[in-house]
This record gives sequence, C-alpha cells and structure tokens, in this order.
Amino acid sequence: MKDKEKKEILPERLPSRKNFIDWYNKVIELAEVIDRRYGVKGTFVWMPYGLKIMKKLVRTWDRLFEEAGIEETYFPLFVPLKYAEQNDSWFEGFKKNLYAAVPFLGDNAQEKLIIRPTGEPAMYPMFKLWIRDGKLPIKIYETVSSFRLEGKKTHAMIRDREITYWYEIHTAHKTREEAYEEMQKHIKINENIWKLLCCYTIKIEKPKYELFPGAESAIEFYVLLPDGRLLENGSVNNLGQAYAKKFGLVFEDANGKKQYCWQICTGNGARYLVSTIALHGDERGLVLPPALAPIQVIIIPIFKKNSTEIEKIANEVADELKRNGVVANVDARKDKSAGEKFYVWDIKGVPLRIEIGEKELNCGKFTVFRRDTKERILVEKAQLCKFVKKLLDEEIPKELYEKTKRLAEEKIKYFENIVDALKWIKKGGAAKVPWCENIQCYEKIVSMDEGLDAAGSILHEHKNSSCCICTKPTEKILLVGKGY
RNA sequence: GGGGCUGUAGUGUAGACUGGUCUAUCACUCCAGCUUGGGGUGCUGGCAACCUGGGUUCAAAUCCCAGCAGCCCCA
Repeated sequence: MKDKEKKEILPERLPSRKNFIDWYNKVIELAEVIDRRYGVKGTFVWMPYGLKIMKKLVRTWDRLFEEAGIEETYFPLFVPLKYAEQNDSWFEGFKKNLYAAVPFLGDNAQEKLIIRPTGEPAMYPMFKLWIRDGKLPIKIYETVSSFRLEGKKTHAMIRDREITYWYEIHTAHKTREEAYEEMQKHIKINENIWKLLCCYTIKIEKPKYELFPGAESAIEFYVLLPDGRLLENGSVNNLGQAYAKKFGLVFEDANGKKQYCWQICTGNGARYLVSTIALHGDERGLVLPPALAPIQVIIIPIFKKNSTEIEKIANEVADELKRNGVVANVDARKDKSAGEKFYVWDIKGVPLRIEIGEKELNCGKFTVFRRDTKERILVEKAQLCKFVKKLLDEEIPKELYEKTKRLAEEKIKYFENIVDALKWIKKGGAAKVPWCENIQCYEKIVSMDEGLDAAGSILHEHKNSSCCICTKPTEKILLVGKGY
C-alpha cells in the first residue's frame, strides 16, 4: 500500500465542513439520503438508502415504545377545523401556519378541514371518547407527516413544511404523579435513542413562561452542530391539565367526582438523523453509527486474475458475519474499480470495510478499514468475526460518542459575563451563563443579539454564582447560542 | 416578517450588460463499446438544457411584469 504517496481523493463536490449548511445539503444528496430537487418548498424525496437509515431509526423507537407500553396508532391527516378550534389559545397562535384541505373542484359546503399540523387536535377529541370508554391511562403514539406553513428559511429535515417521520407520544393519566413518572420514562427512552446514535446531547429545562399556558414543565434535548449552532432535538412535555381543560378530558374519580386528566407528550423525528449526520460526518461524507447503518460491513473483493476465488472467499466472509448478526454486503461489481467502491461507500458512511485481494490471500489476513478513524488494520482470518463485532458494538460507538462530546466541550464555554458569552457566540460557539431564571432577565438576554436562542436551564448542572443580568445569587446555568 | 441576488442538460457552468451566426459553450455525470481494477482507469462514440405564464419586438436564453423555486443579508 502506497498510501503516503497518494493524495487523499475527496468527494469533489462536497464543500468543506466549515461551511456546515453547504456541506450538509450536499452530503445528504451525494450519499443518496434524500433528493432535495422536488419542486415544492419545504419538502424533499427520501431516497432508498436514506429511507433505509430512517426506517431503521423508526423501528428502533417502535421497539422502545412497545417495551414501555406505549402503543402505535394512526390518526387521519384531515382534521376538522372545529377540533382545532377547541384549543383557542393554541389555534390563534398556530393558524398562520395551517394548511386547509379543500376539495379540488370547490367547496361543497362540507365541514372545514385542516391538514394535520400536529397530533393534538386530532387525538384529544378521541381521547375524550376513550376516557369515557374507561381506557385510562392512555399511552399511544403515531409516526406520521405533519404539515406546517413555515417561512422562508426551510432546511431539509431541519425545518420542513412536510415534517416526515415525526413521532408523537401522547398520554393521559388520572394523577399528576403518574404523569410525572411517565415523563421520566420518556426522557429515558430519548436518552436510549441518543445512545444508539452515539451523540452527546444537553438536556434543558424550558423556562415556565415559555410553556403552553397551564403546562407544568418541559425537557428539551439540544445538540450542538459543528457550526456552533444549537439544534433543538426532541422535547418531553408535562402538559399538566392544560390541554385536558381545553378538550374536556374528564374522568370520574372513586368518589364520583369529575376530574381533569394529566398529560404528557413527546415528539421528535428526522432531526435525530440531522444530528447524527452533522456530528459524525467528515470531509469524505457520512459516518453512520453501526446501529443506524443499513450496511454495517461492506466487503470489497479486489480482482486480478483469480477473481472467482476471491469472490468466493468474500461471500464466505459475508455469510459468516451474517450468521453472527452483522449486516454485511459484498460489492462484487466487475465494472467498478476498487477505488471507486471505496469512494462511494465512504460517502455513504458504512462503518467498516473489508478488503480482500491477492495481498490478503498471500498473508492469510484481511484488511479492515474503519470509517470513523480511517485506520486500516490487518486481522487474522480466524479473529475477523470477533474483531468486527467488537468494533461495531463497542469501539466505534464509543469513539463516535467521545468525539461529539469533545466537540461540545470545545464549543460550549462557560462565562460569568454575558458580554463575553455573546462575543464567543459571535465567533461560532455556544455559551453557558449563570442566570436567575427570571423572565425579565430571559427577555433581556434574548434581545441582546438577533437570532439568539436562550434554551433554558441545563438539567443536573449547577454552579454557585450570580445572574449575569441582575446579579442575584443563583446556581442555575442557561444554555444560549444561535439556533436553526 | 422586510430587502437583495439568482434560475441554461442529472450537476457545475459560458452566453445576458449591448436582442439577430445560439442550429447554445465547456467539464463532470449518465448510456454503448473496448480497456482497466489496492483510493473516482483510460480511450472512442452517444443521450441530454434556456423554470412557468404573460408582455415588448420583424426577432427574446438575453429586455419588462407576475408566479414558482433557490441562495444571501437584515429584523
């Protein structure tokens, strides 16, 4: 191997990671995750490879929700306007983002319909009936597209008008305590998903005054993107009785008294994939965590004269890996050079590549290439399966996670002083500052620079200091930065 | 939300200011054949485009208006 002599050949049309959004837009096309060219703003086409990744993620949450006793449902895309209007304060704020569903040839005086912008207006009127049917507690979810008229700034999978593969969990309980416990479960589930994605996240407690009026609390997951921007990525909401009161979700308690039920809702979707792509990717393309990779190991036979022999061995290796639960494929295309195959599978982010050629046959070892670290390792034939499994199950996830953690630590800095924090944010970072959680201080911070996102207090992180605005003593820390 | 810029094959582009030799340039991709094969093999040949609608004009890729789409800046 003459690696040193050869210049690394990078995807020629892939912009530098420094221009994150350009890199992102291009890599999702080059890796054939999505095709952005569909001519409707805020929408895109899922390509087979991308959809395989997304569906793997969907199956993961399907399994986790099922294990937690949350069952899958499906609600119609059409929502009667009157359902939405039951939650008047929500509706007033939301109506500028709503799409109407009207018959193509004009209004035949039928009921006014909107297209699902979020699950609540379709679900909660049905919850009312189910509660009468004695179904409390209700713990359901759906994975669907939701439609919102977003403004000018749309980004595929980050902010869409059709939000695809979005899951929403909605639950209803008899007591506040039971709801609270459910909320903790949802947080745990989210953490487990992030673990599979090998991404470092920050949990935030949303300020009370930012919640839906009457809601109890909300935890939001934030990810730091390579350009230093914060991406809100999933939320777990303790709605209290706020929505129950709007939709009349009442049950009779043991004393025959009517009580409003307590609710939790949780949602996220393709943004998980955005973070995974953004955090792990590099100048060669995607780097997929093994849990999401549609192909975990790509085996490339390098043909010379004895090509049938090499291909046979490649297939045997693939079979052995498959027997051990590894998703392995052989790329035995004769019309593509080995180099081209390396290049293509690198862009697609396949975690491991095994090269089998004359060289390997002669020395009795196989060449294993790690996509995340770009290392080539020679492995004894007899050890191969064990070696691959250890990489996929332990070493690669660990390395990927550590890398995202290092990035966050490097880019999110703590400042006692808000002015210093803003300077750092301007330079492409995000900041932690002490704050008192007071609304006046919150609004002051948010107004200090345009596009500033003050997320909320970081969960389980405290430091004795004083608020960076009003200097009141506090131990709370605010996460602040530019958002998407 | 406000403003600006842009739209030519699958992709990136030349042509536009100054309308007419544009029967539209070049490169990559793609297709066929041969040749290759350890980081995009090379050669030969081929397919393929003026965003949509309206206007001005003898004549529009080129000028004007609207729509759609994309990018950037500001709130």
